[in-house]
Amino acid sequence: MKTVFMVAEKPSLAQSISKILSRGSCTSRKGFNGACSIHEYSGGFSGQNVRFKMTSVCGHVMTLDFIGKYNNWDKVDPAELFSKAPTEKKEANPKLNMVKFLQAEARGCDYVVLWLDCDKEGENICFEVLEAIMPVLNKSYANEKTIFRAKFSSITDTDICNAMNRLGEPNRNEALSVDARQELDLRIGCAFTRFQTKYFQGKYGNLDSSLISFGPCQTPTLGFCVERHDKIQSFKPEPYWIIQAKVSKGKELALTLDWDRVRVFDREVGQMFLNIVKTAREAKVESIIKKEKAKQRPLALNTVEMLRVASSALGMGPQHTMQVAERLYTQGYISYPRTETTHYPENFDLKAALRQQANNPFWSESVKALLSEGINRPRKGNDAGDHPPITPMRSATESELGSDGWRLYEYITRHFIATVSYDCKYLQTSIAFSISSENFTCTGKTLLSAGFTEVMPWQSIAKEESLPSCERGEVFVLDEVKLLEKQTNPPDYLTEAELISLMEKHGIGTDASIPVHINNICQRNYVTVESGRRLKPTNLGIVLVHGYYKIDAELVLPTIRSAVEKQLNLIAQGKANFKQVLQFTLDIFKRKFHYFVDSIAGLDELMEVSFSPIAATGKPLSRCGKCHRFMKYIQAKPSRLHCSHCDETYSLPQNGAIKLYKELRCPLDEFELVLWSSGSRGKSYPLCPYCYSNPPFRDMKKGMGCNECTHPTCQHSLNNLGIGQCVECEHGVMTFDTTSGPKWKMACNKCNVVVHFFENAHKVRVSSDCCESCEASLVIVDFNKAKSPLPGDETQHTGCVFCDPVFQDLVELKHAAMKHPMHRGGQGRRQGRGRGRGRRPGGRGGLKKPKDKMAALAAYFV
DNA sequence: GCAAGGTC
Repeated sequence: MKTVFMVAEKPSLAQSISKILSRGSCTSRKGFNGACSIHEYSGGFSGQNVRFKMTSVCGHVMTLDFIGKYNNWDKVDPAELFSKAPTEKKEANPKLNMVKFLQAEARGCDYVVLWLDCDKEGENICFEVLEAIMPVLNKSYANEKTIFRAKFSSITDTDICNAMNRLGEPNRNEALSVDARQELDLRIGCAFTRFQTKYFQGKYGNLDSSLISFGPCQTPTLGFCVERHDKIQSFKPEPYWIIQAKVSKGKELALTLDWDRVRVFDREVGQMFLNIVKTAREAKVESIIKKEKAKQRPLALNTVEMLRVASSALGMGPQHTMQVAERLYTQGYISYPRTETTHYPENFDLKAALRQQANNPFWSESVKALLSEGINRPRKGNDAGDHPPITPMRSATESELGSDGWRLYEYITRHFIATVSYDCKYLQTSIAFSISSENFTCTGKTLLSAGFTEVMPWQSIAKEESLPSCERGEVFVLDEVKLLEKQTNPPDYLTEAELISLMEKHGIGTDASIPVHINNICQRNYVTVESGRRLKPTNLGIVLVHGYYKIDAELVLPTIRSAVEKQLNLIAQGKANFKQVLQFTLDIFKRKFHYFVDSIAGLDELMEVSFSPIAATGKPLSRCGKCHRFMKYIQAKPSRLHCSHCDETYSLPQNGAIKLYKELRCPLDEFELVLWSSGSRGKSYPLCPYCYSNPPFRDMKKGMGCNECTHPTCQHSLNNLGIGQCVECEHGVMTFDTTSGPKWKMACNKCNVVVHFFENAHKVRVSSDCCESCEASLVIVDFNKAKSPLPGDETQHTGCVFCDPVFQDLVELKHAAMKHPMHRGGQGRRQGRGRGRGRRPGGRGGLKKPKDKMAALAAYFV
C-alpha cells in the first residue's frame, strides 16, 4: 500500500486536519523530537487505497544567517554584509531536529501533500519541507506527479475536505519572495546594527543599552513613540473661551447647555458674545430631536484586538499577554490565540460554546437569557483564512487559572458572549435652545436595552440624567451665563494600545511579531513603559530617531516597510525576478548605509548632548597590563573596562557584580584580575580582563574566566582549582571558589550548579593528588580544633568530595548527586569516563604526564 | 551580540 505524507505548519493543525480527514479514526503517536505528533489512517487517494501519515513542523524549519566568519564583529566591516558576505540556511531550532525528524517519517513515502498555512510564509515552509524530504521519498514514479499543495481558508470540515479534493501545487514565486524578505532583513538589519553599536559604544560610556539595534520593523515602531514625544514637546498651550449657560424649569430641572460655537480663541470676541447672551433673561426651546441609536456588539476576537484590550484595560503587555494566552490554549481553556480572523466559521457551534458558560456565576444570567431567548447572529467579520477567532473552549474558575490567566480568560469569554448578544440601544435626545441670537444644545442619553454591554459593563452607556420632557417654543429661565477661560492640552504619550493600532495600520509586523517588536524597543532601552502602559521614549530612543530624521528620514518612516513589500509582491506574483529585486533593493540600502556612515557626525552631534564620552565615564577599578594605569569600570550596559591611556575597551560578563580581585595579576599579561559574582546563585569566579576577550590558549574561547583557563601553573586556573566532572552537565568541571569561605562551595564552570561544602572550615585547598576510584582531585580541609566535625580529634583531612565517607555529611550533594554517575547506582558512565578534570596533564584518564612544568607550558601555549 | 518571520 502506498503512503501519502502530509505536513501542517504546527502540531495543533496536524491534529485537527487529520481528525477531519479521517473522520476521527486516526491513530496518533509522538515524534522523536518531542514536539510533533504523527497521525495515521487509511483511505482513498486518487483512486487507490493508501495509508495517510500526517505530521507537522513548528513554523519555519530553516533560518538565514551569515556564514560563520562574517559573524565576527571585530573583523568584518558591516558594509560587507550587503553583498560580499555569503549567507547560509541553518536549522531554525536545532533542538527540534526538524530535518532529521521529517526525513525519518517521510522515508519511503510515495506522495506528499503540503498543508502549510496559506500565506507566503507557509508557501516558503513548503519548500523547506520539500528540501528536507525529497532525498528520502520513494522515487519509482518518474512520470507521475507526487507533490501536492492543499489550499484551505479555514479549519472546517467542508473547507478541509474541499482542499483535499482540489489539490494544487506549491507556489515557488511566493516562497521566493519570502527568501528575499529574509535576506533583505538580515543584511540591512545587521549592517546598520553592527555599525551603530560599534560606533557609539566605542564613544560613549553611559548609553545603557547593550545593543544599538536597527530594523525595518523595530525602528519605525520606535519612530511612532518619538513622533508623539515631539508633538508633546512642541505643543504650545493656547487659551480659549467658552460660554456656559445654566437654565432651569421649575425647581428640579436644571440643565447645563453647550454652546454651538463650541469655543473662540479671542477673549474680546468671547466677551462680545457673552454680552449678546446676557441681554436675554430666558432660553427658548427651538427643537427637540430624539434619535434611537445603537452601540454595535463587538466583532469576534482576533489577536491584535486581544493585545490592545489586554494592554489598555488589563494593564498586561503584549509579550506577557501572549504567554498567558498560550498557556490557556495548551491547557484547553481557549482556542488558538494567534489569528487575524474576526469571523466565526459557518459551522461553528456558537450555542454549544455558550452553554459551557451557563453556570459561571460571573455571567450565567446573561448566558442563560441568551440561550432561552435566542442568540444574535454575530457581525460579519474578516476571514483571513488562518484560525477561527479566539473563544473560550471550556468553563473555568479563577482559582484554577491564577490571576492573569483568569483576567485574560474572563475578557475573552465576556467578549465571546458579547459577539452573540444584541446591540446596545439607547435614545439620544438633543434639545436646541436659543438665547438671544446665540444657539445652545443639551444632549442626553437614555438606555433602551443594554444588550452586550451587560457582559461588557465597561462599554455601558453612562447613566446620565434623562432630559426633561419639553416642547418646542417652551421657555426656560436663564439662571447663569459665564465666559470660561480654558487651555488646550498637549497629547499624552502613546499608549501601547495606540501603538499596536498604528503598527497594524501601517503593516509593521504581524499579529505574532508585534509583541516582539514592542518588547525589543523596551529591552534596548529606547522606551520605557509608564503608568497606564504609555510608552515614553528614553534619551537614547529620541536621539536615534532625531538622528535618522536628520540624515535619512526613510530609515525611520513606516513607509519603508511597505515600499519593500511592494517589491517583494512583484516576486510573489511572478512579475519580477528574485535576483533582480534583491539586487535592486540591496543596492538602494547599501547606498543609504554608506550615506549614513558618511553623515554619522549629524547623529553624533545629538548624542554628544545627551551622553558622556567613554573616557569620562566610570570609576577606576583594575590596572591595565599594558600601561599599568587604572582602567575605568563602566557599569552601564554593556558593562566593560576602558583604558583611556591605551584607548582600549575590554568586555566583561554581564548581569553580575564586578570587584577588584585582591590586586592579583594574570601571569600571562599582567592585567589585574577582577572577580565576577552573580546575585542570585551566589556563583563567583575571577577573570583576567584581557584574556576574557583574547583567549590565551588554543582550547579556550572568548568569554572565559580563570575557572575555565587551562594555564598549567597559575593558582587561579581551572587546572589548579578544578575538582571533578560536573554533577549535572556534560562538559562542565566543578571548580573550587576560593573566595567563598566560610560558606565554602564549588561551582560548575559551565552551568549553574553550585555545591556547598565544609561550612565553617578554616581553610580549604585543592590537592594535586587524585581520587583512586573516580579521579577527582582530592581536597584538603582544615578545621579549627573547637569546631571540627571530623572524627576523633582530627582537624585536617584530605579526601575526595564525592567518594570519601568522612566527607559524606560535609558535602551537600543531595539532589545533584542523584544525577551524578557515581551516585546513580550500577555502572553508569564510570567505566568509560572518569571524573577527573581531564584537562589536568597529570590526570589518569587524560594526557600522559609531561616531564616538567616548562614542557606543560609549551604544550598549552599557542 | 545583529533582522523578522514562523512556533513550543
